[in-house]
Amino acid sequence: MITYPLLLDKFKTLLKTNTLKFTKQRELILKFLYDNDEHYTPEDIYMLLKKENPDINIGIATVYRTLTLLEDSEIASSISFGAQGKKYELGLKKHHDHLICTSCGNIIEFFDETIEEQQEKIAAKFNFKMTGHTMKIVGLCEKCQN
Amino acid sequence: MITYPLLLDKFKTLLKTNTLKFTKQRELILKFLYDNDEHYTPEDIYMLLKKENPDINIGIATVYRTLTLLEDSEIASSISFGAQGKKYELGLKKHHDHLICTSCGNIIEFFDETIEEQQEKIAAKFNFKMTGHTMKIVGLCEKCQN
DNA sequence: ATCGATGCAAAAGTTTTGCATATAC
DNA sequence: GTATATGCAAAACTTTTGCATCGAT
Repeated sequence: MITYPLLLDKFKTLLKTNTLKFTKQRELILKFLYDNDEHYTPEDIYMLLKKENPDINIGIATVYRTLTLLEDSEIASSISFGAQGKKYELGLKKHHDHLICTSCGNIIEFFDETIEEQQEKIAAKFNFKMTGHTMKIVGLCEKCQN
Repeated sequence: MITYPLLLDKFKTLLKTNTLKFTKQRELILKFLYDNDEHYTPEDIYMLLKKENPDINIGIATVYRTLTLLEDSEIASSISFGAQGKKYELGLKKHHDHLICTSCGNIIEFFDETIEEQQEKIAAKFNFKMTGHTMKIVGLCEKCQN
């Protein structure tokens, strides 16, 4: 896993390359995702950052804008939940997919080589230039089956 | 593939079992999904039904309510697009996954036995009681690669 | 000094809800 | 006749946008 200073460098370089500015808010969001290894909605991130940093001003719009930027730059990634919005996580870990418990909402990550290979084959079969893929398995986690 | 009369019977039985009523609006939505083998937003369905049936009154709320009912009953299924909402299709065809073109928005369906088997194995590995799964491969379709 | 970034509030878009009325049973 | 379903409009959410101001370069 990448260290935070390296990630920060990567981010700064990215910003510089695109004539974007390095701001306290952007760094806070990046650090939040780095430190918190779970899945958060923009609202979650906004509320938690506000609470943890009463001294810094931050608006929900900036959270949305930054998450979009991070996702476009492939530093963050998201899972969609229909009308319930998206949840974000740091996207630099090894690619993985998700098991989602419909009862407690817990998300388990997994990685499966066979599935990865098969996805490549399928994209090729349809002459599809794959830029990403997501797989969600939904059901009941061990705990919630009682 | 199931015939429409059989599907209609299935739906009527389902309604009866749950003390729900068979209404013209519910039938129209079911028939729409049966006849149109693509993926539609609730708004799409609402607009098209209104246009095709100027004589029948139908509200967007009923479309939402019915789609939720159909999905809960596993007659319809949906794909999530984050803030852009969900798209629905009849869920009784053979289970399949989706290739989604990020340029033209076109959706290609596919089925892959290897992936299906692998998903079962993964769920088992995590003692997860799988109730469903979705896989999306996003990228550029043949046409949009130019 | 410049130009992009921010916060705020308003707007836009999607989905849900309350309620009086209509309709299936 | 009773209970559920409907349409409408309002409300609730999530996300985006316009704009004056702030701040990084």
